[in-house]
Amino acid sequence: MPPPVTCTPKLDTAAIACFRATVYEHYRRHRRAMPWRETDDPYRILISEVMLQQTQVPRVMGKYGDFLAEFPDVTALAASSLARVLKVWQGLGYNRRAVALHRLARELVDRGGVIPDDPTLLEKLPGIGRATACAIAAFAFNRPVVFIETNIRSVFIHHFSLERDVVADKDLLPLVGATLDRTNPREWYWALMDYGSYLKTMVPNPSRRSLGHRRQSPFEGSNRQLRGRILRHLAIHGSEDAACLGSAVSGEDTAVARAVHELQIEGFVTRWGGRVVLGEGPRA
DNA sequence: AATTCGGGGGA
DNA sequence: TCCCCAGAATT
Repeated sequence: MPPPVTCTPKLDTAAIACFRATVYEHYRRHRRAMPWRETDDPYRILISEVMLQQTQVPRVMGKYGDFLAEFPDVTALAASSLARVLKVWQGLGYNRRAVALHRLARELVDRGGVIPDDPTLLEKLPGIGRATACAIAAFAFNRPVVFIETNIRSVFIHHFSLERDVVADKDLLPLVGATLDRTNPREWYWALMDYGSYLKTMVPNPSRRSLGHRRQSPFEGSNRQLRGRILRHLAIHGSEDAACLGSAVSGEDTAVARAVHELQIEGFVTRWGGRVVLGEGPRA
């Protein structure tokens, strides 16, 4: 058991080889099978990466096929109504991802429907941040990008025994770059993520030692929960009389009215007469 | 730098 | 109960 490291190590070639062997050996034996690993269609990989934001793999597995059956390509997604996208999205959580994805599809189609392979360009798209942009670049285009998400973070903190509360992502990135298998970034990042996911089942979540780690506020009784209920109700009924929505979702009228107003500003719903309508509502 | 945003399953 | 998940956008 080596002593804890309090500053990020410099890696020699032997340490890099050892690390890669550990990661690839786990991958050889315990790689996870996922439908988005069976395709090189950038659209399908983009959809998977957005769905996987803060969402566990098994949950995405249950929705991925349904979503692609409805929206098989970027043109179909752009042509759909937002209401339909929100309905299919129901249950995945973080519904604003569905709004962003719908906008993204329409922006791309306006530019010819081509998904860029450059992370800098990908990051300009709605709902695509640094991690998702790089993941798409790696998995769809096999580009040797250097990035961090929660599984990758866990692997480096654990393997190099980095000490609590001193590990920032900016200090981890050089390690990610130094160890990256540039001959096959796609496979390497699959392996890295599978190993990180596995580690969390064996030891307390190493990412908890990260400088940026925060615990999230309770969901029960939260505004998030109320928003979720409203959108679920509208996904089922399509629209609802504004005066009836409070009782329909069993929430306080003032809180519901405030939440609906926020949802309207954020582009989830439209007011139409006295009704709240899911999506863009009737076109003028 | 700190918050908000969903929903569910596992320990 | 507590945990956090292939994070992004806003303040």
